[in-house]
Amino acid sequence: MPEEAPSGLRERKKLDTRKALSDAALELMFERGLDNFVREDVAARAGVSLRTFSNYFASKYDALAYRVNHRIRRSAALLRTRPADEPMWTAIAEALIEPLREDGVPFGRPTDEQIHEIRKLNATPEMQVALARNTVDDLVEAIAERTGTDPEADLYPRLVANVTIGALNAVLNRYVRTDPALAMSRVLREVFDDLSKGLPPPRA
Amino acid sequence: MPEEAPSGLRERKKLDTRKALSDAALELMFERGLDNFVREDVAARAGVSLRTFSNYFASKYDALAYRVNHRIRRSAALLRTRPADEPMWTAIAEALIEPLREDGVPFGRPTDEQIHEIRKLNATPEMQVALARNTVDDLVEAIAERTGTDPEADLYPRLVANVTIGALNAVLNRYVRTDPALAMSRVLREVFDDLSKGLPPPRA
DNA sequence: CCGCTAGATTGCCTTGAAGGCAACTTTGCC
DNA sequence: GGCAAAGTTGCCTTCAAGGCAATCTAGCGG
Repeated sequence: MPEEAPSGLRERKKLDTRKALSDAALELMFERGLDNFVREDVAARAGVSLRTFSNYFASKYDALAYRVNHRIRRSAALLRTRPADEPMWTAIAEALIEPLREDGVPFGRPTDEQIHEIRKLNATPEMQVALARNTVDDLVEAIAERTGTDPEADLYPRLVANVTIGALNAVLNRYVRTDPALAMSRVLREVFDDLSKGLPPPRA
Repeated sequence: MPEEAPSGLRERKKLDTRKALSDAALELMFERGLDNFVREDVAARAGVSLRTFSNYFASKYDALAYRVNHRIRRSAALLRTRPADEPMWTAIAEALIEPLREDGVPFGRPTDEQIHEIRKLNATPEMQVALARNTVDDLVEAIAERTGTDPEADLYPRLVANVTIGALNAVLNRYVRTDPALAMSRVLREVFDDLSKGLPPPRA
């Protein structure tokens, strides 16, 4: 995790390149559509070679997922700082919300075309995997620490982490499927509150 | 979904071919290891051309995931047949367990080499893509039907489906990480029972 | 029973992804 | 200023994805 605390110029430049590649990928997606650009285009826009793109990201989808994944990693870190007496699901919800707020999500109102591309993106299995990669394990660690369980031996922390990611995906999915009118933080708080109650079926 | 009810000989042959390809892929994985065979090998073993393999599966991992995905589809169908007064999480747990039982999972005790290959398989992003494909939506539909919610407008069914898949993944993950001594059905019942209680942290 | 046609299989081909290797360049430190 | 380590790049091979057109076959109507 040399991700945080960029010590020297070397580290900072790597971070810059990674971010530039990720941003370039996002831009290209909105400009041309998800299927109308290749990794080489992304590399060109970020001013590096295709081979260097490969050194940073395993796929186009990894580049597109970078921001979201980075937020989840920060959420895992934040989870460790939540008060110990706070209910677990509340702590998780707040830890997920804070990085969204920091990044200013949602960035104003996206255009219809942007929403359309985001939907397409979220619908691809490749993206869903890219979103889970390298993030679940961080969450597992943080949850294990908080709950005093063993991430290797116990099922519990991995279960909670997977459920958390599943819930987050559902919320993000809904955000792009329906009109993103509701504040995401509010929806997240409701969802994790329901989760703590066992997700009872509505009315019934 | 012409998957079920193979009417004519044509349909049945398609099903047979699909299953033969999937079985061939599994065999080759255990014989040679995940990285030591290509789609052409699978096609050859199943007695069809590579191009035909592509007509059935988008990737090697799709072929490997076929059985698991098929079970989840059957679980979605079973969920619709569970008694309406059964608690939702119980219904979901039982709907997940039944296809496992039908398929005789676990198939006796896997060898250490087999466990090793399964772990490698489950760790690959490509496999996770294949597992995510075409399964969540079936569950969303079934859950929406059962709970009287709208899969498009309501967050609820997608949330429950994603949480369900997350929990299932955690259990499968644990199954291959630790010694698969515990009966999976029992673990699943416990997990979904805990889920109905909001997954309280242990002791604490 | 026979031929007809939709659907299945196949080969060929183009594009793109993944990643090993070695040459070259830059950073950070002595 | 120079040196070692790390980053960047080009080149290459292998594999995946899937369009297209030719061929074959199951299952139907005559």
